[in-house]
Amino acid sequence: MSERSQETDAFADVCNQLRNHAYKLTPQRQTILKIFLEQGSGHLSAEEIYQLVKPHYPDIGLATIYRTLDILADLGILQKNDFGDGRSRYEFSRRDEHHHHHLICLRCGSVSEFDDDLLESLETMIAKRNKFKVVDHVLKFYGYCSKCQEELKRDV
Amino acid sequence: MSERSQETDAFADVCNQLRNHAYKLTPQRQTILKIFLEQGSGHLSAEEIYQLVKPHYPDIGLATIYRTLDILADLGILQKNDFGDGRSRYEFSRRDEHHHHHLICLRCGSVSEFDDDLLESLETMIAKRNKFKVVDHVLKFYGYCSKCQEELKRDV
DNA sequence: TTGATTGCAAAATATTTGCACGTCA
DNA sequence: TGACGTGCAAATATTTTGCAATCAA
Repeated sequence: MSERSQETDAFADVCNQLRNHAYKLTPQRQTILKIFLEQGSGHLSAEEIYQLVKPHYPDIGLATIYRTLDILADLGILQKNDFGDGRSRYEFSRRDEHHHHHLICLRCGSVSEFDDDLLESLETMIAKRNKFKVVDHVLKFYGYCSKCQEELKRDV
Repeated sequence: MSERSQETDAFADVCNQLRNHAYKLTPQRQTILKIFLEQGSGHLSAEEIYQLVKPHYPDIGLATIYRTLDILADLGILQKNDFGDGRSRYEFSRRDEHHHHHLICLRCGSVSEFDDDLLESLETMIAKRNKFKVVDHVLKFYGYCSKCQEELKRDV
């Protein structure tokens, strides 16, 4: 199966999810979705999505972007992240994907991803010890990416 | 040693840290610090701190609160947290304390804490595998606290 | 047809900044 | 004394909301 048809499948899949929840399938929502599918693994802010959508749909309003992102995040189609730069950042979260987390570079601000499996045992333990029912977790590592480590070595 | 003198020690300690970094020890800064020492383990927002400080120092401005919190967080005296409610929340971080993380209740918004030690091996692995130099990490579990679990059982 | 959705503008919220004045060291 | 710190008000930045018009189902 080609990459293209995988994308198409994901698109159809999300459209169905919207319909199942009685949300209407407006061209604005479709355009926003396509942006995420094209971007692959970006961490986009509302403003960035707005700029990317505008060429395809010039009349769209920023409020629609926010409202759509809210819905898609509620449905679990997008993951809403906070990387500490004062705005929320969204990424497409494929259903079959492992839960992944982020490595955030304190120097250049780049965000990369890593998978976790090891966290699950910790999660179980926490739940028992604190009588807390865990439904989600967020793990972020702050530090320096390899590129910045090189540059710091060179400059200082 | 009494609780009172422990507090006093911590206060003197922070004052020294400020002096060492050539920051002036203004009454505003001292008042803000005392609030944190009195609060113990609260997760306070700038606005909340403002309200708590005002009775002790009525003329203080909100901007001073923000500026002071910035400095104290930079020095590692306070920990700046984001619990997803749209404002930053600060807590006093005692130097000898284990790194701790948060359990955030999705129903009532309460935040409790837990210690981690197990995360360190994961951190080492991540660093090796991704050539990323980790200097800090944040781990948050979202779910339902025991009180809300009870109430959900009863109501639904 | 009709309730959901949209664009726009205004509002709300949190935080930052410019500046004249005050004060800690 | 003099650089640092402060209060105030205004500016920013992000996100939310009210509303009349529009559109998907």
